[in-house]
Formats: sequence, structure tokens, C-alpha cells
Amino acid sequence: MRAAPTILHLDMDAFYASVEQASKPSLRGKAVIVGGLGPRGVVATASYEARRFGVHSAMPMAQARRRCPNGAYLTPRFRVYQAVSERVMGLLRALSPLVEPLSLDEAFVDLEAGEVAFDSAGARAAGERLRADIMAATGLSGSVGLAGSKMLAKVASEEAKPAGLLLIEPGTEREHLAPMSVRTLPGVGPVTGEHLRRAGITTVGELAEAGEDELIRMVGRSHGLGLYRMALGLDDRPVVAERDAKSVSVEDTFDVDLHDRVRIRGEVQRLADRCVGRLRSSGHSGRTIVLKVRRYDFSTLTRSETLRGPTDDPGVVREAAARLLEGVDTTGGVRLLGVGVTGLADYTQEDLFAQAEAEGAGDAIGPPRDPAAEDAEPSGPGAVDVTGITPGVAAEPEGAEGAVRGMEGDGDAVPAGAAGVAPERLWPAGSDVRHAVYGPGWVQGSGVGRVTVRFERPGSPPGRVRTFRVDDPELEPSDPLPLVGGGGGGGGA
DNA sequence: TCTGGGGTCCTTGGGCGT
DNA sequence: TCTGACGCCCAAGGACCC
Repeated sequence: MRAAPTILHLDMDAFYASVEQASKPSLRGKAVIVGGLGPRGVVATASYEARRFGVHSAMPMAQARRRCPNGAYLTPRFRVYQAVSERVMGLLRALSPLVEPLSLDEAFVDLEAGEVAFDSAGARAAGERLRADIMAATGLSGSVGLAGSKMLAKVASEEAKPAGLLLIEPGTEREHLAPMSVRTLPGVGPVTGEHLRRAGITTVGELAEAGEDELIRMVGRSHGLGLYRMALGLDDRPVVAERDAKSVSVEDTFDVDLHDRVRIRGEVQRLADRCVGRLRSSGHSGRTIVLKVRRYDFSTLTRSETLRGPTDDPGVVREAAARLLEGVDTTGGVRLLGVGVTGLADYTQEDLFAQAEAEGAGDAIGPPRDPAAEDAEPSGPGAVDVTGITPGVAAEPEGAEGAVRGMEGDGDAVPAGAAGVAPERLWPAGSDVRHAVYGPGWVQGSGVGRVTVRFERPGSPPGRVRTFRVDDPELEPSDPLPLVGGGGGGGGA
């Protein structure tokens, strides 16, 4: 805990949904929900307009649709969010060398290390400037929390939402926190929250009064100590710029439970390959292979195997995953499969041998890993793919016009992702397209052989909607456009 | 009503070498 | 040779976060 509130926490407001509203003028001021659109999808982000209907993150998509039937439902476009995020992180790094990203839309900044603020006035000025710079560069709003520790800066930005700034003066931490719900504290989720509630503890003040020993007794030593310190406003964790990844994993939830053992084996192999693709592109190898299985009843089990040395060989990971699967009973069906690798190392065992040999020959430098070859393979059913093109997710007509409905049908829409159907072009809701005549636009919905496109761009007024056949040769997927001006506001990645 | 994907960290319990 | 304490590694599960 430091004497001046010079730790800044930035939290972009409803990030994915805000990016979509900035990209698509017709959605501004409307309820926008971004997430998986498949039958088992959940909400990733809801715009503030959608939140008024009770829609929130992690809510099953089906429930969101019931609460907000007229919202715009879009699949995530991670490449765009990534590009916008990089722009924002660049602004943070201009403030200080000590920037700790927590996710695409959140980060801590140590303002003192950047010598931009040493007291409350300086910190507040830096925070306001940052918010203005982010708005100018991306057209998006972020909320800023300032305090003498990471935990309090995060609490402050949460309180400042949306589009605000809050500074907690050192010395006022305990009184500030006391009336707040224990759920405000990072690390207190539904389970711990309920645990504490049953013990009569609902506020941070009550947590502090309970005392260290009592909390340790209730939730265990590590967690109890941490909770007590947080309740007192104590947190001396530094802002850490570089964090090494500890594991890499991929998983798919299937639209329908898998029963066929052969199919399950095949999916595990596919996941193993994708996982290795990720592992390699991050420049890592790993020693422990983990198989994750979520069964029909949502019970989840993991099986792991530790190898003699680290590997990034797809064959080795595939075989290990297959061995682990053999020990798992899948009768009844599985809804999710995952493959992960932990115990990461920078080099494989083979590299070490190669390095030893090279050193013997007078070359002391180990071979660099090839950072290329991110998994280009399409994701499985229900998976969200970074390209935004999501096989297996049926995009459907959305929005007020419902332009697709009422047209003569081509029979029922083919169930997306069904095995053995002729490859039909898929138009995920929200994805970017370009028409030879009408220019750039985005998919508002598709189905019954038709795709509805709204032609507008970030700087334009709300555009018009037109409907085409899904196989219209003049219509094709395209790269996203920059959010602000022509200059790299975030598109184009 | 039905629960994503990618992570981190902690706890518990067993095996094993010293 | 047997036994207990200790520390470490590994496996599995669970809570939590965005």
C-alpha cells in the first residue's frame, strides 16, 4: 500500500458490445448482446441498454433472448477487439512502462513508475487525460479507478462505471470498503459469498470485524488471510508487466451431446492438434497433458499425465490424450471436451538435445521456435472461432425489420454443422461483408437461404438493409473497418 | 432455464525418496 | 531392516476471473 493513489485500473465499458456499437451506427443506443449464438451459448457482453432488460454476462443466451427479444444478437469478432485493445494498451504504455493487462479490456498501470503522477491531483489529471485519449483514439469509453493498491483501484473503477473516474484517497480505504458487499472483493464468488452469508457476514466491514482466525477457520488459511487483508484495505501486490503463461488449453462444447465413442476419440485428436498449434505459436512446449470431459449432467472431470520431458509434438500430445480418454466413462454422453498442456517450458526436450549438440559444435544459441502456424483449422460445433466465421452456429434473422421472414422459403434451413451436408456459405450475425455494388456492411441475420446485410460503416449514418441469396456471388466476407478515422483505429487486423 | 472458453490459484490426498 | 517425519511431485477437483 502506498501513500499516494498512483495505481490506475482501467476497465473498458461493456467492451465487446461497445465495439460493435461503434462499428455499426444503427446499433447505437440499442440493446446489443455479444456471445455464442448456438443452442448452448452464453452472453459474453451486453450493452448497457441490454442490461436494463436484466441481461448480463455469463447468462445463457436462451434466457437473454427471453428477457430482451428485440436486442441485436452478434457473434464475437475477437480480431477486432484485439486490435482495439492493442491501441488502448499502447496509450497505457505511453503513461508508464509498468502496465499489467488482465484481459482485452482491463489493465493496471503504475503511474509512479511512469513518473506521470506522484499525488492525488496528478493521478486524477492523468486518469482524465487517459479517458479522453481513449475516446479520441477509439471512440469508446473506459472507466478509471485510482488508489494506492491494485485491489482498491479495481474496486474504484467498478464503482466509477460507466464512463467515470473514481479516486480512493489513501487513509480512507477501510471506511470506503466497510458498507460494500463482500462480493465486491476480488476472489469472493458465489460459493464463498454464500459461505460468508450463512455466517452472517455480508459486508466488508463485517468481514474485518470477524477477524483473521475466524476467516481462516471458515475458508482455509490462504483464502482467509487474503480476505482479512483485503477487508482492511491492505494489498501490496506490485504491478507486474510481464507474466509467463502457465498453461495452454482448448475446449469445445457441442450443440448436442456426443455418444459415439469413435466420434469422441476423433474430437479429442482434433482438440489435441489445435492445442499444439496454440502451444507452438506461443513458443512453448509442455510436460503435462490434461484431458477435460464435461458429461451430459454437467459434471466435469479431468485426467492428466505427466511426460518425462516437455513436448510440442502433436503426435505425442494426441497419444497422451487418447490414453487419458480410455480411462473415462462416456456412456450417457459428453457435452464438452478439452485438451490442455501445463508445465510449460520454452524449449522441448528435443531442442535441449539439439542445443547440447550445437554447443558441442561451438554454437551456443538454441533454435528459436517458429511463431507461425496458429491453428487455422475451423473450430468444432458451437465453438467461437477467432475469425468470426463460426461453423455450426446457426446465424438467424435479428433486429426489428426481420427482413428475411416472409420471403418465399427454400424449405427448412439446413441444420448448421450437420455432418454430410453440402458446404453452404455461413454468414454469422455481426460479421463483416462487402458487396460488389453496395460496398461494406455487416450481416444482420441469415436463414432459409437468405442473408440480410446492413450497409453502413463506423463513420456513416445508420444504413439500409438488403437481403440476398446466401450464395450471391457479389457478396463476400471482408475484413473489419477501422473504428475511428482511416488510421488504424482498430480494424484491419 | 440451463449453464462458453481460456485461464489462474488453492486444497487435498497419495506416492516416494531421504 | 523398520518406522516416522518431512518435503516434493503429481493428480484431481473446485472456486474464481474476464
